[in-house]
Amino acid sequence: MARWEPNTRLRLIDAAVELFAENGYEATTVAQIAAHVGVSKMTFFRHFPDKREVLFAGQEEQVKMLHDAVAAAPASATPFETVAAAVVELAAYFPPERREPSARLHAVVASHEDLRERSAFKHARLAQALEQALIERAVPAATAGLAADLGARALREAFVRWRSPGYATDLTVLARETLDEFHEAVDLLG
Amino acid sequence: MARWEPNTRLRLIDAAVELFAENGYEATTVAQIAAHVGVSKMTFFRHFPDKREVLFAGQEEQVKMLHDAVAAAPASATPFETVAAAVVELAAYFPPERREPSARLHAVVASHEDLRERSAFKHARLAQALEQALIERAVPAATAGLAADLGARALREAFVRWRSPGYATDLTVLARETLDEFHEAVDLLG
DNA sequence: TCCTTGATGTGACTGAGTAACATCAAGGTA
DNA sequence: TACCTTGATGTTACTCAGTCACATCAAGGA
Repeated sequence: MARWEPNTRLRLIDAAVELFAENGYEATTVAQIAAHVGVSKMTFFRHFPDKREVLFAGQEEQVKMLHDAVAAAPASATPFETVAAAVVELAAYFPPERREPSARLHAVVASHEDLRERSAFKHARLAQALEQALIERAVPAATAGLAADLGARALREAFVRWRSPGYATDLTVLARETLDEFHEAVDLLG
Repeated sequence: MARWEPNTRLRLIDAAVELFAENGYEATTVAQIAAHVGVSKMTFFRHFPDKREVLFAGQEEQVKMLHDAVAAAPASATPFETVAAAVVELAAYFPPERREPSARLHAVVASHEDLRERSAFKHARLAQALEQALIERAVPAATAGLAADLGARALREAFVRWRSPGYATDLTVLARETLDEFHEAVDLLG
């Protein structure tokens, strides 16, 4: 089956990020992305359900990872500790080499409302995964929801800092910092 | 200017909810909604930026209301109290008469992924409004984020219960209950 | 040699969303 | 009365996302 170039999926992702960054998300058509990879429009839609999704490939793995990490926490761990461990574990999948590509990807996502909307949906999906996994650990629903929101928000803030100058380039360090900051902030709610 | 029937915008909203509920979101075209109101497709898009948005009209008012309510809280109020007051104030805009229409609307939104995505985006927008307003009150960023998430989540849960049998039909009562539940749950985070 | 499998291509189609330009009644102004 | 502006609408034509039915063609096994 070596009739076509391999890694079609990855090459489509790279081409999409490049073309979106260069010419803008709206101005780039799916047909252009496909042509850039030497493939037809149909093939694009066989790999991704829609045009936006090409920028969010791999999210489902992260969802599964978070869920499994929560499930694997020791029974003695508090909801916060459980979530924090899962978030840090996820952060470990983003070594410093991934910083620049991540930043480029984020710049594209931030450039268009449709993409920000999809991004918000994915963020909610991460929180939902944490919440569900906590509930399966018999954490009360309200606590599970709050802990999930805290974890997802801390993760997002860690990514923001990761992409900003003046912060550490190790995402796990930033994740721990933001988690601790939010943990302390809990006491200030009143 | 009485050449056309008045309240075109409201009639489009009603027609959309009705047709989506009857025939499904995908199966209903914008042209059908417009025709049902005796208007052209173009007119629909002059009132709503896209097909989904017809189900989320009025959200921006809620965003503004939350922001103003937070800003109007007494200086002595804690972040939780501030957010709770704003959420209850918003809940007051949904008297028992709005329960059935709200439930029908939610059923439509829940029926299609595109609409759930837009809904998640709108939810994030509410949380963002709370967060921003808290920050303008000099609440530390981390605390503001957590309080905003708590408030938005409590509001959502209150709506869920409102639409469920066996709960009060007064949304402000449910909002207070869920806010208190989440407030207590904060202590269980560990 | 035959057959299955899997990834791809082609062409035609629907429907969302946009743009340019026309219409036409209301209400004021000369 | 004649004229003009304004605002909401209609018409037509277009691009592009996304779908569908059907064809292709190499790899690899029976």
